[in-house]
Amino acid sequence: MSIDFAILGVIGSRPSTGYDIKTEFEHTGQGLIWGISHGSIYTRLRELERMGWVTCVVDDTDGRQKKLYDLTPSGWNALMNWQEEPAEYPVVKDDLLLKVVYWANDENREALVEHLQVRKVRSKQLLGFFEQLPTNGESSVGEYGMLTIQYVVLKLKAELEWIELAIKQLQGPPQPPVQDPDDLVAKRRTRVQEAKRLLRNSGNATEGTE
Amino acid sequence: MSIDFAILGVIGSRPSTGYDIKTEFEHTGQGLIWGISHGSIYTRLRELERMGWVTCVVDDTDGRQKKLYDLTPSGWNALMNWQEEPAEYPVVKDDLLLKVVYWANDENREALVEHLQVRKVRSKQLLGFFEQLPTNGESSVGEYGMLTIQYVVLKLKAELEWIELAIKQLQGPPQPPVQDPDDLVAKRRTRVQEAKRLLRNSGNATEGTE
DNA sequence: TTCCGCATGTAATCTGTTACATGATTAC
DNA sequence: GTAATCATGTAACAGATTACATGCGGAA
Repeated sequence: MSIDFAILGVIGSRPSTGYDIKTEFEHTGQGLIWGISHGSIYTRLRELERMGWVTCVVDDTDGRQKKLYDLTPSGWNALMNWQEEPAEYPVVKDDLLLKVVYWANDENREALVEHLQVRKVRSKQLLGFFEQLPTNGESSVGEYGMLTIQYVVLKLKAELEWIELAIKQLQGPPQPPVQDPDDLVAKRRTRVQEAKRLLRNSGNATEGTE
Repeated sequence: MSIDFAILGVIGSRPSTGYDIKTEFEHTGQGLIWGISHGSIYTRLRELERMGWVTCVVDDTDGRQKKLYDLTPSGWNALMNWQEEPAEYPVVKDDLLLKVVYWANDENREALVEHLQVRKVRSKQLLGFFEQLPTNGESSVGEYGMLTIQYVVLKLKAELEWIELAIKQLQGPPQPPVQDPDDLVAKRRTRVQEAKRLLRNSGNATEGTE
């Protein structure tokens, strides 16, 4: 349920509305660390209030009505207790990587290169964002926030380095397997070829272009 | 639904049983790229069969009965079509990072250092695993698999580099904010102190140690 | 004979998303 | 006046986990 602690963390940084939290997870780049859709935020916020971890004050000062949430002492306590508990090792769940590992179409390496190019653009953009964050005069960047930024920057640089390397290789011809004791890679290639042949002969069984 | 394509990808590498897929996502290190609990695998496998993307052959050769799944031509087609579709930019969802960004307890930096140390051990271990993979004489490592390994290795090295840096800093005294135009960091510190004081005075409202 | 690894499954539940739904305020 | 942004909410659903449940075969 770290979604709750993500919310608690944001509110801890500054008392916030549901909308503030939502935008924090979208724009601020925190979205890279954790993502929540706004549907959940309001639901969780009410639950957190019920648990006595946050309080809600209806704020009407600037015309528009909004609900400002802040942490209660036991909310702070819960947050800090959670922070002291050991962290799970993360699973990456990166679609791009999943596509790469099991890439099946040796005849269409360009599509893979294209994916990498798209990723490169976005990652470069994020890198730029995080590099300017600590000195943009706007954002609040404490010591721990700065450490996080450093992590993200290092990770993005490593990724970009890899993308260059991968694109360069994929623009060349397909390479033989690095290691293939049971000839799985070779066997797979013939299985793919056979499947393609069958698809060509029978029109498209289910979907899309070949 | 990339869970389906993760499964399809594994089966594409070699015809597999549900159990094979499960272990593939646990041991083989693919678990770093994508994770599925075995409960889902069997359910999805039947669904994929219903969709005509995989076929199932009951294999009884080695005494124990097992269901071997393989891709159908339209399964290959679906896999390759999915691979050619653009990949979503991933959200990291790393508990450790979430703990770091919103770390609230300046008086207990050692707990954070401990988290980092644990992460370091595990990441080093994984790094070792991936570095030996391409030459261990056992694993099947094709060109695309090798690219993935290179990605993981670079990423782990970057992470370890960061961990060193972070531990070193956290073993020193708390640092002032890098940038704090609205004094949010300072304000937060006093809010935390106040919450701690209230908790001490009233016993523990909800849970655990302070 | 007992435990571990192989092997498969189901049902309840949880967690979070999507889409729907509303409305005020501000800037153009 | 109208579009964008601020602001909050709900209900249906998708996606996946957990716990429960079973049973064979081989090793010690």
